[in-house]
Amino acid sequence: MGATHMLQDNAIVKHMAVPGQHYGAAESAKDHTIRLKADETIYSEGEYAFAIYQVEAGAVRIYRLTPSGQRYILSFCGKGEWFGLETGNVRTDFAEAVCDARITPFRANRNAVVPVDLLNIALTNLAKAQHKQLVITEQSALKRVAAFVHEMADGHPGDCEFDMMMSRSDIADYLGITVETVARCFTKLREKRILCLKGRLQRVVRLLDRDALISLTI
Amino acid sequence: MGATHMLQDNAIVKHMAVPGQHYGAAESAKDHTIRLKADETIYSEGEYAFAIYQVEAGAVRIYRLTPSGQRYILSFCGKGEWFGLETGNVRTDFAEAVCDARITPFRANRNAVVPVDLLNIALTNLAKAQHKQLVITEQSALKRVAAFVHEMADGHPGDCEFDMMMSRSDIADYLGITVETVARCFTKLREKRILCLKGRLQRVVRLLDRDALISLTI
DNA sequence: CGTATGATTGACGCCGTTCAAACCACGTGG
DNA sequence: CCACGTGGTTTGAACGGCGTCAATCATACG
Repeated sequence: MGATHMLQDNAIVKHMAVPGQHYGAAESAKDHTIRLKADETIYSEGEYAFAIYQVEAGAVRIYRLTPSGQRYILSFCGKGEWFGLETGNVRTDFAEAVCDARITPFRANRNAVVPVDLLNIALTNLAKAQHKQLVITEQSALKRVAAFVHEMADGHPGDCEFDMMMSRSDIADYLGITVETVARCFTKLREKRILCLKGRLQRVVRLLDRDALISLTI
Repeated sequence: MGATHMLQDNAIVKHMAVPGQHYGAAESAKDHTIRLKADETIYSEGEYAFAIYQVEAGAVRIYRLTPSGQRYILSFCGKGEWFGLETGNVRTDFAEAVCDARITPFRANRNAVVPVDLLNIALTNLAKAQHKQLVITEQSALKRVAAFVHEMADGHPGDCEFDMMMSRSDIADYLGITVETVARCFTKLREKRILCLKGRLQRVVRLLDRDALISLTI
C-alpha cells in the first residue's frame, strides 16, 4: 500500500497518509472483522455509504444491475484490496462475498480518523478499472479469459496452482461474455496445454505454461 | 466539482478540500493557460508526471497503445474536466488535444498548494471509467454509439446541436469497434430520425429525438 | 435412485470485422 | 477551369466468432 503517487510532495497530500498512526486510539475507525458466507451481501445499491472495507481473506465481487436486469461485475477484490469508496453518500453498486470471506470495515465516525490513504485507494481502483477496459475491448473471448486467469494468477504469486473461487457465471459477467463462451475458452486453454482444471467445479487452476498464457493476452 | 463524498466528515479528508483558499499565494501551483493545436501532444507514456490539468476549452483524449500497436482511448475530457492524475510518478498513457484547446496545468511545486480536491478528481474519474465499462460490455455497436452521443450531448446541456469534434477513428478507438461500424451506426441513427449530421466531416450532431436516443442506450 | 446445480458440448443464426471500393469536400498544379 | 491527389467518411460483400437454444455430463444431496 505504501506506493508513492504523483504530487506526493504536496503539503495537503502528505496529510492524507497517516498509516496506522491514529489506529488504536480511543475512538478507532477500525471495526472488528466481519465473517461472510458465500454469496452473502455486504451492501446494496441505494444504501447509505458509511464505511470502506479491506479484504482479509476470500474474495468479493462488486457489481451493478443494468435497467434490463443484467448483472455486470465491475471488479473482484482479493486479499488486501480495498472496496466501497464511492463518490457520493449512496451506494451505486452491490458488494457480495464470492466465497466464505473475511473483511474489515473502516467507518467514518465523527472525530475518528481513517488510518488509510483514501487517494491511493481511489487511484489504485482507477488503474484497475482502466486496465479492465483494455482487457474487455481487446476483443476475442479467448484473450479476455486468458487475461482473467493471468489476473487471478497474479493474486497468487509463486503458486502455479490456485483456486479461482468464482463460478463460470461470475467470470462471464465480469468479462462481458456468456457462460458457454467462458467454458469453451477454458477447454481451448486446456487443449493448448496452458492449464489444467481441478476440483469438483473445475475452479482450481494448475498453470502449465505461464509464458504461453501471457503471450495470449497481448 | 463541489460534490460531497463519503467519509467527508472525516478530519483527514476535510483537510484535502481547500478550494481556492491558497490560490494566488506567493508560490501558486497554478500555471498559465496552455494553448494547443489539434492533435498536439500534452504528455506521453513514460514521461515524468509533474502536473495535473484542467480543460478550459476544447477536448483532450487520453489513450494507451497496446503492445500490438493498437490505440485505445480511455477517455475524452471536455471543458471543466481534470486529467493527468496518476498512481505513480510516471505517465502510463498519452494525452493529446482532440482539436484546438486550452488547458491549465497545476504543478506540484515544493511548498506550493494545489487548490483542488485530488480525491474528488480521482473518484470522478473512477466513476467515469466504471460507467464506460458498462457501456462497452453492453454489447451491440449501436448501443455503444448511442451512449457515446448521449455522453457528448450531456456535455452540451440545452443545446440540441453541437460539435463532437472527434473523428470516426477517435470514436472507434474509444468504443472498441471499427470505423466502419461507427459509420454504419451513425447512418442507422439517421435512418431512425434520431439525429442529423452536419458539417464537412459530419461531426456536428443535431439531436432530433433525445428520448429515443436514451431509450437506445438502456 | 431421482433431483438439482453447475459445467461442458453441439448446431445454427446474427452481428461486427475485414477487405475493398466509392464518395465527398477541399486542396494543388497544369 | 479541369484534372488530380488527399484525408476522412460511407457503403458493399464475404467471412468468422460469439450468442442463443438445447442437450449432455459430473457431482452432490435428499
